[in-house]
Amino acid sequence: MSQSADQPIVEPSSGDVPPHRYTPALAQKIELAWQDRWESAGTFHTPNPVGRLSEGFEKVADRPKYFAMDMFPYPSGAGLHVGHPLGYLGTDVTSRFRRMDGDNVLHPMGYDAFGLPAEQYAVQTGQHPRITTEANIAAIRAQLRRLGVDHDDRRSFATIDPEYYKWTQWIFLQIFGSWFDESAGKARPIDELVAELDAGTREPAPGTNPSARPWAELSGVERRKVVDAHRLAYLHEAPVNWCPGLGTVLSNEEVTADGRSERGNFPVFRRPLTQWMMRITAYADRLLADLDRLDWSDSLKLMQRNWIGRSTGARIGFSCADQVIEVFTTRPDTLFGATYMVVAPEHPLVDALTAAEWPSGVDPRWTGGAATPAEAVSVYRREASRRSELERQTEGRDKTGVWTGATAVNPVNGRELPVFVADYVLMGYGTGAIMAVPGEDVRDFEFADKFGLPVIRTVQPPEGWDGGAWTGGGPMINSANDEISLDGLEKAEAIARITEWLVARGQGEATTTYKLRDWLFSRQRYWGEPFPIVYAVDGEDAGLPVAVPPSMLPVLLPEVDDYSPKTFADDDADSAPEPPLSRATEWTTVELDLGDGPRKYRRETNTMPNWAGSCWYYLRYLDPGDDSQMVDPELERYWLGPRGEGDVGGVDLYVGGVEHAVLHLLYARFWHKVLHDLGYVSSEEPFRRLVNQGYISAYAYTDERGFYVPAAEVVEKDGQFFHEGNPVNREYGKIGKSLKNMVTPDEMIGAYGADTFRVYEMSTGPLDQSRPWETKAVVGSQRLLQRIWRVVVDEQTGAVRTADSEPGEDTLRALHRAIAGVRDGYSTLRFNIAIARITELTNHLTQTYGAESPVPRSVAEPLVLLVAPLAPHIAEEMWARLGHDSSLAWHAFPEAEERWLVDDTVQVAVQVNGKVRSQVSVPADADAAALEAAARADEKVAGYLAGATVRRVVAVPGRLVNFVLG
RNA sequence: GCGGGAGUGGUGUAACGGCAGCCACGCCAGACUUAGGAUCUGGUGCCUUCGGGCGUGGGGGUUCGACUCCCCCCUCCCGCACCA
Repeated sequence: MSQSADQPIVEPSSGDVPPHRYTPALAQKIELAWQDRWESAGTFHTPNPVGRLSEGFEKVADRPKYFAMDMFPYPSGAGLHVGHPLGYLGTDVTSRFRRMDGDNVLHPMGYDAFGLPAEQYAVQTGQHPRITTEANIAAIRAQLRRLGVDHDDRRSFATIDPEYYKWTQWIFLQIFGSWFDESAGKARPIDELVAELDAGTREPAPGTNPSARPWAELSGVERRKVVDAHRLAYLHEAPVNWCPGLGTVLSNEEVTADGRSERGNFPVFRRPLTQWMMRITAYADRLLADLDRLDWSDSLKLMQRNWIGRSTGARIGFSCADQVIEVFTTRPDTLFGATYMVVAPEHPLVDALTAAEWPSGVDPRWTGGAATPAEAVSVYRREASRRSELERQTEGRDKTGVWTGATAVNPVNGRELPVFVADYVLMGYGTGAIMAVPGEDVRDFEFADKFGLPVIRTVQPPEGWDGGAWTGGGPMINSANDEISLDGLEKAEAIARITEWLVARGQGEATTTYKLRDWLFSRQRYWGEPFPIVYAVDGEDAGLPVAVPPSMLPVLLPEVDDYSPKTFADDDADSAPEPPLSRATEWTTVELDLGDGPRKYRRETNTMPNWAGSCWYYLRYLDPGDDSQMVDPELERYWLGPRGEGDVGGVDLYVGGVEHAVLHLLYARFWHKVLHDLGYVSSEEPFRRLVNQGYISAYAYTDERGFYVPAAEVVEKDGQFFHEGNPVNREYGKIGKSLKNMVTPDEMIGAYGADTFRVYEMSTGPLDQSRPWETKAVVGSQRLLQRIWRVVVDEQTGAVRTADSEPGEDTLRALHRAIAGVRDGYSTLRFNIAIARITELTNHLTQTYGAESPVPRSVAEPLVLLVAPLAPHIAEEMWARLGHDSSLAWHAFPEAEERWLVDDTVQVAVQVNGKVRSQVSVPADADAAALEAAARADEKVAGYLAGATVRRVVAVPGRLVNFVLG
């Protein structure tokens, strides 16, 4: 790292360098010229089969389609560093290769522009977030253009464009306007539900009709509420993640494991609030099952599987006074071992369960030192809600809890089970209540141990098990009553038998539960999509949500004076959200005629979360200017439709960071499935193939005091690192300002040109692999391009120096081997392989023809085409100088001829006892016997074989001979 | 703790179960040079008594043959984390 990153390479004076050498200065000139030409010629305009972007389609009608896409960037003010373009270049090389190889390629780019950083900047400066955001977009757009990417710029948009978020709102209305039909396993329009309820062919789903009176007897408002409770987008009062420091609520996915906000790292508290939710849980099974049909990495699929968290087991009801506590367990087989119960602090039955007073002789450990159960429970609940997850962690997993004073009954044996409140049971999973089986559950054992509760083993632990919960297998014990015995059974059989018994008695049922929760969809922010929802101000239906009709979209984000949500002290758990839009009083109150005459309405003042815009942007690329529909179904079928029976369809290559493994990718899949169910898209999944590009990290250096010093100023000497003469420590981490190791593509383009930068980034490893950035290694890519340039162009005159001569056979072999290897590298996203094969061919040509004799045109031209996807500007320039007057972007990619991939004679290794001892040259088609004969004839081999017994000979034609001696 | 991925020269990496290290950076030497962070050519895994020996995190196994397949262990990275 001795070379400074931001210090430009000193240009040698012109007298010393041949005038037409491929220098950084020449690269700049070539690149800017070709970027202008591509733009003015519309080289990368991709024709649609129909509609306003269909011009020129007849020329590509017979081509297969290929849709390559990047996760679009959030336009932050910092711009791009050298890590960002890795994925963009990966899709760019791929799309350029596929286009040359005969596909109709769609490679668009857009901007994910709603969100917190722009809003926070706006809060600080008072400048409208749109202004900063659009400036940032312009800056990144310029950076991308300078990299030479082949995006179809007519298809670019930002999620903040009203013409775009109009359709985000429209999709929200579709989701709001539908329900999940469990029997059909899919979403259907809500009108069909109403019709079925009216006709009496369907009953309201469980839990949607609190009055429990028949549909026919319900009032209009009651019916509205029943219907609203079915919707896929619904208002719900539930404990949410309230972040006072940000002044907004967050989805589960946005809260870190230690209970803080992913953005800003503020404490997050659980508190009940009425918020918009999306019923993603209805799709849990399909989201899970369809992972098997996707070409994604196993690790990514696993992350989604774990997030969905499906587990099968049983729901069991335990009587407790006049209540029933429902629990979920994956181990109903251990029911005989239940010795107490636990409900989560937020469990709705807690108050009803809590007894009036402690019985005499209550164990002091159970009371939390309180005089009454009510006091104990209330103190414990308050503490639990205030305790951040971080505190829970630092306190270890020490079990805490108090007894409610209540006792439930184990249905298998009538045993009395004290019911505790404890925060190791989470309201968000299962039913928020458990039966505790300390004999077979580690957590229950810890709690039982601390609170002096009995342990009953129901699975025989192995010999010598020294206590604690036994969670492994073994025969059941202690598990019999008058009606049923599980003793001696193994787990699976025991689960089946006890579940059957519970079902027969109406005390339980087999069930499946998920970790996945419904998606919290409200944010108390300014810089997001307004909801297309209003609430009547007066009348008996006041406060019920009403859809703004599609004809009134978009609901424009109003101008406000103050963009900030009301934020609170970090730890003010009792604060309540106040969205910025609630202060835009002229906007919030409207008079609308929504079918029953003009009425006064109040607008929804929450906005949608940042993920909304990124849930469907791939659909909008197909024609962002279509004002009449979200997406033309014919375009969707062409670009995303299934390729055949059983295919899920979707984007052919989607490249982005693994940080979106569960958030964006799960939400987008969910929306897509809803749109599929409602008939708007033919594909079942948005992203057929997904690749997570690796990260680029860089070295960073700290001085003796531990402060970071600018990495660019550090010099290496004999393996030690120094900054201004002082020794520094080397670390390895993220590129960025904080580690003072920022390197931008602009600096690299300035020093070497975009093509060199592209080749370097692609040469450091397969796309999905993380790698270190090393500025000093970039020069190697520059040299490669220089050598290729020299194959085609005379450095002294600038004239083409190829000849119409015939290449020799060894050159043809080198060429076709390179073609085959480069194709393989491009099609498997191992661009480093492609570059190595190009380098080999270039080295071969340099050595074969030297500086004097011209390289045959029939070899130089394919070489230029091979390089084109990686280094398109220099390739176009050479192509043009070779006399072609149209862009090579659409020229056919070279194909390897089989006959040049095989040699007439091959070098075959000869092993003796598995060790290579010699080489023999044999005809490529020599059989095993010929191979052996040739090997035996070899002098060195003969020496090894002399006087030894050959026990066995392994001869693999074309590969090797192995003599196994006795 | 559970789950996943990865360990190959000084560095980034490459090798259908078949000659380990392609290609590049760096380094060394040479050419051209007043000069070289330019360019070109050659060399470069380690050890060596120059015969050869040893080498893909460690240890076993399968095989004529293992970076590759199987078992155990170590290290690093990532994800989840009281999920009943």
